[in-house]
Amino acid sequence: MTRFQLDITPLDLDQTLGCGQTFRWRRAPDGAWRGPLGKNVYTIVRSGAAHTVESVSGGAEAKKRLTWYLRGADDVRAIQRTLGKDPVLKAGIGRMKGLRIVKIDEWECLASYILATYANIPRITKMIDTLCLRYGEPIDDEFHSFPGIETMREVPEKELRDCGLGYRAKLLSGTCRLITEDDLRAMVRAPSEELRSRLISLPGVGDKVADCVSLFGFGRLDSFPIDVWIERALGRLYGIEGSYRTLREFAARRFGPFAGYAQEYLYYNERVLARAGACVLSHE
DNA sequence: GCCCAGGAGTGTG
DNA sequence: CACACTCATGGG
Repeated sequence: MTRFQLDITPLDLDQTLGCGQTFRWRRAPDGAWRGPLGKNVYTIVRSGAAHTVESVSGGAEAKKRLTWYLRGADDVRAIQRTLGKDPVLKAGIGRMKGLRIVKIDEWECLASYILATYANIPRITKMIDTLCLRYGEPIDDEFHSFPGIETMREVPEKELRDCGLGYRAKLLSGTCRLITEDDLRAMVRAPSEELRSRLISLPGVGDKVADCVSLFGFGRLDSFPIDVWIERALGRLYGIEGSYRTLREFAARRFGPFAGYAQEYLYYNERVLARAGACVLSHE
């Protein structure tokens, strides 16, 4: 057992871990968050502005790993000042100040977002849980690790279908046969356009999944994934509609190198706050 | 039962 | 380039 303090500000765990970027963290009734990273499980408890973390192992590396995951080096305040020049975002950014983009493992992110096509978040969570339970290694009594690409490659497509993946079984199966850990390592260094075209060449990866994986898996903060919620938000707040390319180019012009953060603010507003009747973004 | 989901792939105009 | 259709299924 390792225990340490997390020094990352601003940070709101509900906004960061519960907004649909990542599917493996669980919120306890008391507000503590538990989740697996690699072959370790972390429990994060907030007390005032501080965060106390317990991990089942890892020593000094554990803190580095979690800080990397939460992108502790991002100057989120500066990003918010920049994006706040946009009057539409400015109004609501104050209620999403602790939302951070996370840095998910490349393979876990790729596989997760292939599964995320045309499914809602509870179902995505369930599919991933099932895969981890059946093919990952147990870490503690609650979590199994995310199964590696070589492990998944050996699983028959039909068996994946029995995990409740539906037509996604074929896509995930195809992707893990077309790519290796070495490929992914090389893609970490690739320019964004090359990364995007490599991702999009994989089965189950189109525009939207490629942008999600670039953003959350490869840390490209200028990526701007457009799903039905973002499409709605862009229409409602900016009066713009059109093809994926049209919307993506609009976002690049409007939000620049931190479009990914803008996307998360729009998404959180549209999905979480709107459902709670607390929409904060509006046009002018 | 109905609706929809952090869409992709394929074919057609 | 745009649109139309299919894919397979469970959560709300």
